[in-house]
Amino acid sequence: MSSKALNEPTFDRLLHTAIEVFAERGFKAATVREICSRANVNVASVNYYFRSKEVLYSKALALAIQEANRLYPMAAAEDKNLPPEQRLALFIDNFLHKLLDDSHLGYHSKLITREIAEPTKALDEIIATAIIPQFDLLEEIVRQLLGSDIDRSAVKRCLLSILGQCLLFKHSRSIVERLHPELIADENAIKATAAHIASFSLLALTQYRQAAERTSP
Amino acid sequence: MSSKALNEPTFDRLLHTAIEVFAERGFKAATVREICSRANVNVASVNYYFRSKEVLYSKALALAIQEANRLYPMAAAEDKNLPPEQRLALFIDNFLHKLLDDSHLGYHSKLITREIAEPTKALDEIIATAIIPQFDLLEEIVRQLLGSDIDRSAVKRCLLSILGQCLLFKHSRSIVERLHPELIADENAIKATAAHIASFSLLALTQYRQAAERTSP
DNA sequence: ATTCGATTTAAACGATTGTTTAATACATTT
DNA sequence: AAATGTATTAAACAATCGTTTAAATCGAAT
Repeated sequence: MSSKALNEPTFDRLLHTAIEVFAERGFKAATVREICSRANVNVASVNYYFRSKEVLYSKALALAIQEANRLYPMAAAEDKNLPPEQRLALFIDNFLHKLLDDSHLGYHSKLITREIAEPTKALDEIIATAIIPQFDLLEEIVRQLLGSDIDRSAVKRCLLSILGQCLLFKHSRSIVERLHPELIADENAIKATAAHIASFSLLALTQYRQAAERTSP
Repeated sequence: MSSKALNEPTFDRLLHTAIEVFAERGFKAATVREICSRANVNVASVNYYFRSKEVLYSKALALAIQEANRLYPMAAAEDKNLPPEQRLALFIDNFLHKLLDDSHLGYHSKLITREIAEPTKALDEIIATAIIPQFDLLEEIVRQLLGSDIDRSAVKRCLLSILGQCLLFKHSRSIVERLHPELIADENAIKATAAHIASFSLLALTQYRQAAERTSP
């Protein structure tokens, strides 16, 4: 995954390559020289088009968010006509693919989750543009599954329980790949893993609801 | 959290400070000069006691694992006389505290989870010394809850579902702190969060078992 | 006291970092 | 064809990195 084609303008090659390198190495460890070398561009170009390495990082991060939302829209899970059980499964499947897909989007979500794990000044934009919309959608689905008389903090906790199951495969991917590589080996494996998370969560949520309704009917 | 007392030997001050700085900045971004400055030690000491920055890192990582296991033993959850439901709750509570405790152990588990997220050559030691024992203990508990006639891959998936719910609070702590800070605000909040994860997981596991026994009684 | 090994120190090493410079090449307009 | 503004280049910049050196300092044994 080195050296970009030259048919793309310098400015764009720089941005796309920056997403890759920053995602692989992190802000500090990534070097302007490696980015430029991979992009087949002179070192001075970074400071010509962007003012500094830092500006390049924030622009690359913004582009990564934008492309991630464009390439993996949550369309299916947003359909309010579907039963909430199915919407939950669709959301999880889509989210997990977004996290694990190496071929198209690997670098984008890698850069985003890296920024979350090690926030820079650019974190606020990630939260507003990439996190909150997903939170809101999942919250709507979970609220339907839990019923309307559940207090908000319980909904929030269940949200995080679901998201945590997905995010583990991103943040602890190195562990999963060594101890249970078959869970994310290929497309079908990812689908099966997503299906497990959906059914695991659904079992908990429906029981959660029944337990709550038993205490205050 | 700067400048160490001088009553401790140079060698130890270097190691403990290295855990802090490597945890905060990562291997590449951390500088031996900052480590030495905080430890009140000459720059050359790193190469005198350890041969290089890289060796210092691996030694610091090993010490972090050792101290994490010593300060937060899993003793309670290991008691096989307790009912598995209680052991599960104890395990999760202990694990979550280990991840979120800033006062004593913050740097230790931060360094460990950082190594997982961005593996260096030292990852193998982490897996063998810190991960596998926890996996094995949790697996034993989950297996009891699921019954003996569940296939192994299902057990593994449930393991990861539980661990993922806990690890989210470490890897996406920046998000949780901005969107739902009340969930990890203090000791009691962490206990409540751990209790939620335990009950959420237990609901899923018991239903999981019943569903499996229904299909193959 | 003197010797001797272990420790600490200030200074410098070469390599690499982000950034800047000033000259060159290119494309478009006059 | 000359002029003009943009884009690209090689080279150098100062700062910082990990590491090394060689001298200074310390502590205990002789």
